Amino acid sequence: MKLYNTETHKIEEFIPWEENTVKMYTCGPTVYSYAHIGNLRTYIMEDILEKTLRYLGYKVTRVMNITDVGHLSSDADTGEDKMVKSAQKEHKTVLDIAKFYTDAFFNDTKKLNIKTPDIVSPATDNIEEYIKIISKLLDTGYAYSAGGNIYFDTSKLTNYYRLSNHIGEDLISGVRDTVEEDQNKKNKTDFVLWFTKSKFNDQELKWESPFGLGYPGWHIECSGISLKYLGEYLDIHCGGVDNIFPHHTNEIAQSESYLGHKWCKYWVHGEHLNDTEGKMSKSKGKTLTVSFLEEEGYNPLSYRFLVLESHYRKQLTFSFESLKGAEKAYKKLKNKIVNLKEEGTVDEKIKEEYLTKFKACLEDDLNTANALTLVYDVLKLPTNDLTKKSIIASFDEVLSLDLTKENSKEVSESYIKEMIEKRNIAKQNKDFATADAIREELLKENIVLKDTREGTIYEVN
RNA sequence: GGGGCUUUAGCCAAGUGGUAAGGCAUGGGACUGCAACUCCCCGAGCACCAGUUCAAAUCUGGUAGGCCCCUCCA
Repeated sequence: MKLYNTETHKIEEFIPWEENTVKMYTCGPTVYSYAHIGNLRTYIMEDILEKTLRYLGYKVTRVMNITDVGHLSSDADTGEDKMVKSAQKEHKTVLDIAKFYTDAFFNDTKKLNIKTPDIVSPATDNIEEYIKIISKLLDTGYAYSAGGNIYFDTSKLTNYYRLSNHIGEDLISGVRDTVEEDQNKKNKTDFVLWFTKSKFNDQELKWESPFGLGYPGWHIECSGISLKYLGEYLDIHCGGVDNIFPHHTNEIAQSESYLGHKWCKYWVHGEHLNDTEGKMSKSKGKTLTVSFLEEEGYNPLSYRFLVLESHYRKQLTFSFESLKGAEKAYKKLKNKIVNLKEEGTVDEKIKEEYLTKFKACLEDDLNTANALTLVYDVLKLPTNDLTKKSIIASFDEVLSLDLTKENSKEVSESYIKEMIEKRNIAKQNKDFATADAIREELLKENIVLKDTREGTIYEVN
């Protein structure tokens, strides 16, 4: 398959380190508040990538971290820890906060049919791994101690910027005025591996280490967890584009300095979901969450549909107009598929042909928009319903839109039949008020009546 | 100040040199007690300018707009 690799800045043929095996690491959430739908866009992309690889026959192991410590609001030794801040605000312990928002996160991903990675590991579970890496980096001179903290020395590397294509001299330190410069650093891009400074006394979680009582920096956790669970050779590392610099840049720096050889082959980044004002952000105040979409009456899968309609490397501007369009399109599409009859035998030749086309779309740097269009093409095929359904069910292993799954209804089949019968009698008697009342009644239970030439049928909305 | 991305009908979009997929919405029609559903029909020449080419939405240069990154973020 072909994938865009941020590191080489071009689309490449995907060839894993080991044949037919993929080791995949995806940066997880910092669990200090709810994920917004922009965050979730990246997880949808990663889900599609993982499922595509499996669909193509690769053996995939996917790992994701949960950031529950060390993520400061700045990369200098200033700034508040996001977790601590949130805990103080809600009068809870850091671990309570982490548990609460981790659960909320997986609740959201479940609603979006995002598969939970094979291994999910919180940053706080892997402290010994970070200590091991930092110790070696100190021994080999890639790290230094200053002002009580351990820093990575970025001047030891010749191609530190290769991921982002930045030019060191052109970087403006503190382009955001909220960022303070850390005087302990030898170079402006150096970053903290381990904190011990007394000014972080309010940090709840601290661990003993050869460098003193303290806690790890943000970047080291992903390297540590990835190396621990996926070994020295990683195939794919994913995340949002905002992680390219500095997070992933720093991961490469510390991991490869530690290992002494190339670490990750492919870097895959998801573009942002913007709102009409620009980038969505947890720190900007308003947060569009999955629960909010539900409160507004939208099916979370309509959002997944919307995301799949566009390409993961293209910025997407969110609006309720486009979500509404996606919801409508999604419902119509699903209804058509669910109403396909289970008759005939599957035409394996046609099925094979379309599965091949489907794979070709995904192999083309995850062209989900074209993959979705194929669903429409299949519905128009001059073949029997069962074949169509069978093909689409296969597509849905990757798309995960519940395309062939009927909505469950709260009321019984016999009750609906009875109501339809009553309504038909009312209609015959020209008692349209009663007929409409029955229709309304059923609509409350999400049962939509449809009068066709063959009689009245219903759908579960 | 530096770097990158992007611009296709009302909206979401595909397209990577050979004459503009698909979906949603709108409008028209069939159906209907009304409606919904369903079915049929209908829309752009690809931000702009200048090049390259037999041929450009697709390549090159420039102009304009939008967005992002340069230590909060997916």
